[in-house]
Amino acid sequence: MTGNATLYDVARAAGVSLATASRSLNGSTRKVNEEYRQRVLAAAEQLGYTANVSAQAVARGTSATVALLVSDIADPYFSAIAAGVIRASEEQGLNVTMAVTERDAQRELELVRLLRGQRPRVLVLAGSRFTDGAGDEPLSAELESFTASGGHVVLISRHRLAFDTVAIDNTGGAAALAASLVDLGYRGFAVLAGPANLVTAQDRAAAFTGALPAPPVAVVHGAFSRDAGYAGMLELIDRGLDTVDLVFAVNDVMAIGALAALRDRGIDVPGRIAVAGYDDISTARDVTPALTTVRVDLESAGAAAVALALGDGGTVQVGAEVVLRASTPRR
Amino acid sequence: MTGNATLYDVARAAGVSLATASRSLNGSTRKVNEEYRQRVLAAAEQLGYTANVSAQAVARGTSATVALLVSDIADPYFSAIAAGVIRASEEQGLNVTMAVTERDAQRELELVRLLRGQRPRVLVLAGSRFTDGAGDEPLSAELESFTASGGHVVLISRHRLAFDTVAIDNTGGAAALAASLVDLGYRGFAVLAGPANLVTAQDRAAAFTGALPAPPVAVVHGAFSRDAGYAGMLELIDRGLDTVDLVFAVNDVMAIGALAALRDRGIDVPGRIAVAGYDDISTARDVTPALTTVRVDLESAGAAAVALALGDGGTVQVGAEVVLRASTPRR
DNA sequence: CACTCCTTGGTAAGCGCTTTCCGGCGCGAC
DNA sequence: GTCGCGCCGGAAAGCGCTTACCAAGGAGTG
Repeated sequence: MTGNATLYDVARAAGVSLATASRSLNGSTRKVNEEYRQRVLAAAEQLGYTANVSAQAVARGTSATVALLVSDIADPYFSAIAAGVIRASEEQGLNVTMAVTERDAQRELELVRLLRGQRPRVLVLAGSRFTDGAGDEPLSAELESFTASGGHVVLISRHRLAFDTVAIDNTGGAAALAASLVDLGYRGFAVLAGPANLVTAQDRAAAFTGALPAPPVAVVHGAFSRDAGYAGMLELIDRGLDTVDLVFAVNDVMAIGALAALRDRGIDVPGRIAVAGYDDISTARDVTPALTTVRVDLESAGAAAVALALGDGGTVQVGAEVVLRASTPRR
Repeated sequence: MTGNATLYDVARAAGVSLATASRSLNGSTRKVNEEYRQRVLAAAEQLGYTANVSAQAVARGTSATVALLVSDIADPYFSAIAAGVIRASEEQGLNVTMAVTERDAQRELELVRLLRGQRPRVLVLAGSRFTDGAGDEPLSAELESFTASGGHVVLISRHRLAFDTVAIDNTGGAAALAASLVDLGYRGFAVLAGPANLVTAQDRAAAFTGALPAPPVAVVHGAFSRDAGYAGMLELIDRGLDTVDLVFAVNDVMAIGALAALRDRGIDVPGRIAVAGYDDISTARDVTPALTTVRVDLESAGAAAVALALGDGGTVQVGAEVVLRASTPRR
């Protein structure tokens, strides 16, 4: 047997019309004679028939897919979100197609265009917007024409744009973390602030420093990655910041990089310097010392995104909760 | 503007026929008058036209997508593979659609059926087969009829089935690791062997124990997860295995769980007991002590899978290389 | 028993594209 | 000057489905 069986083949094999075959195999509203139905089902089974979803999409004018755009799927932050999106989508019988932007606004725009071509029911964009609004204009336009044609757009953690969004509490969590740390007795703060142009990173950094009794001793920027955290920490060390007793990295992977740098330089953590991160990725509790961080339920955020799209839209807040661990003992 | 612009709209706006519009917007072999082409391009731009890929797929009889099936996207093992698959696919102008099996053979079969409906060019299955061959029969049948209809199937680390595969060196790496550890002076081995019915897990465990001078003191089974590694380690501890000086977990996430259990029980690692894992996921070097493991380039494996599918097929070996770190010092 | 209404199968008209096939035109060759 | 050929637009036939719409039959009503 070469080539896929078509509905026509099934109909013929079952001795019924195309319409009846179609009605039997999908949940049409129309009733069909039970005997015919059985014949169709049997024929389909026997021929190994699978409906061609592209054809269905064309005929129905809409496809049962949700398109997901993330910055980097190997990053635990995004893979947690993706897990949520995929789980929720599958529960709704939707397929997920996915692409990665590598944090490039231009690329993101192209991918949105491309994905739009699939006429997905839902388009989920995860990953932070840029503070300078770079590329916002054309992106918004693209998204708008997508919604205009009946699609749902949901943004995760990108409150600047005017679409349904799953907002992650970056400011509240960061402020609460700062308060907790002050409470624990920390006084000299440094911040590994991530990319200067990433909204999420800057929101966290700003809220954190804003909740401090005095400005931080140092703030260093860099990529949102483990290696950048490592490099940033080295830079901090080399500046010789004697008054620093706590380093806040705006996400956990950077914090983990920072821990590595401190370890490599033989600096005692948390004895000499304490470290805190953000996100509570699963490895946060497994590094040594276990990382104090702010827990964000990313998988729920992903699931909420598809729920939002399929429901009434709007904005959903995903909470953030300070998790104190060994990396920040009481001073 | 409501509804998406169709090619027909573009053609009309440009004052040309549907055929000409189509030929201008995709890389057809046919040449079209430069002036017409420009008019079409301008009209498309102006109308915000994006080709409906479903319609294209129907018309062309093939779609530009690769379907990827993984066990669990939040697991770094699979997210690394996914990253490779996505990167390579995008380089070839292919879209990726993705689903997760949750290591359930039944579910996997259903998903393959579903994904087959998309008539993807390539179907990549990552995640280990079951040792008892559970569900192999219908799965093979499904995959065969997929290839019969012109699709490419690539398996990652599932050598038992008769399709193109990216083989991950589980046996060689595990044996080499065992040899290295014996060389370092270890003598009493325990194995956190993962699920008894997962081929990958069992291959690693078997090759490891096979390369040991004497059988391991203990072998405990459990899930392939961090928490199962933790639980397994506790069980090992509770059995009171005085002669054990090294625990080998068949993957890194389990090893990391084991480290946590040892830490929680106050057992010195690597002083009293050393630990080794497999995969070299990115956090392996960031835990304390840094984890000895076997490096597998999962992202390359993912990329290789799509290369294989698009090329001549066959089998590609992805090497495995022992990486000794602080968790297994010389005894 | 005649008439209407509801079921339910089938026919056929799309959905938005690609691609074959035709026909008209311009060119070079004889 | 005629013919043949190559080139390129456009008409139209699909691709595999869904879903109006129609028709035929059975049930219900007076």
